[in-house]
Amino acid sequence: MYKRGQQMQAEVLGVLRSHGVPISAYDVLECLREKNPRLSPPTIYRALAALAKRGQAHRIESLNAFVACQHEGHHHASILSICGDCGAVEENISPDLLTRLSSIAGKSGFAPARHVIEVHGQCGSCGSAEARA
Amino acid sequence: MYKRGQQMQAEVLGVLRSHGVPISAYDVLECLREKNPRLSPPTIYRALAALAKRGQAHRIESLNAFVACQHEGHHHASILSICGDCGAVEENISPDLLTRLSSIAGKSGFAPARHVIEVHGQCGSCGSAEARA
DNA sequence: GCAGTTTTGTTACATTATAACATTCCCGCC
DNA sequence: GGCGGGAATGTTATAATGTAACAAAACTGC
Repeated sequence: MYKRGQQMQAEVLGVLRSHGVPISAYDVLECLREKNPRLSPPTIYRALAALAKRGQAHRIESLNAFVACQHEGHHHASILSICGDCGAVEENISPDLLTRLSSIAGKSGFAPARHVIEVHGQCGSCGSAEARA
Repeated sequence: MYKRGQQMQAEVLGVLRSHGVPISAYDVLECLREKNPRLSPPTIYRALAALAKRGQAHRIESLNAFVACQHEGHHHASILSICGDCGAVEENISPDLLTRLSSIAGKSGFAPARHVIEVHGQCGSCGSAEARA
């Protein structure tokens, strides 16, 4: 059995980090079941929720998948650029853009609390690989 | 039976419009089943995909729900502000913000193709309602 | 140790989404 | 008219994602 505290979260974060690209909660589950076959979805979702809350992982809403945070420690929403070819995710931070976004959303009295900014496209590597072909 | 062409899409769009707030594909399905009990999920998902492609409806990724477009005819990605209290969605367009977002995402050669911008928070009405209470 | 709290386990199920193939309809053409 | 090709829809089945609700176990502070 696992130890308590944030042990499970650490395990889950480890899986996310070892993959690099976004993976589903069920992929995480499958990985950890190799060590502990009795794990079930709620455990994974709880760990993922805790990690996301602490900013150590991000949920990618448009993929229903999760990825380890690349900029540990920041407390701003990230801009996630997702390559449709290789799946790689790049994380950018722009307080300026967030401010603008909040002000646009807030024009009619809306009070922003959480920002979801995801950009789908093709990453540099895949783009140049394609150009060479 | 339904007529062909874009009849089904029109039906689905009608349901979205009559609700105003985002609803799930299965909510749409349930509504249309009142008239045609034999409808099934793929039909609805296909209509929703077509509507989204033509910009007449938006998929809200962070809710797994759909809403009619408020700015028919624009061809820019929208900024969707979603009230967590009443569910209302407000749609804003900012080519300027999109440009900035693309340039941030594109810094390392990433080529943006689709933008997902969703802001969760509290709308003006719900905010002032709460203030009065 | 013991009570209270939090984390995790467990069971069961709800919700969201799609694959794969059959059928029906439209449209243009002969 | 009828026929053939393509597109939309129907149909069946299942996959994938997510959560409610309660039980059990482990830590915390006393």
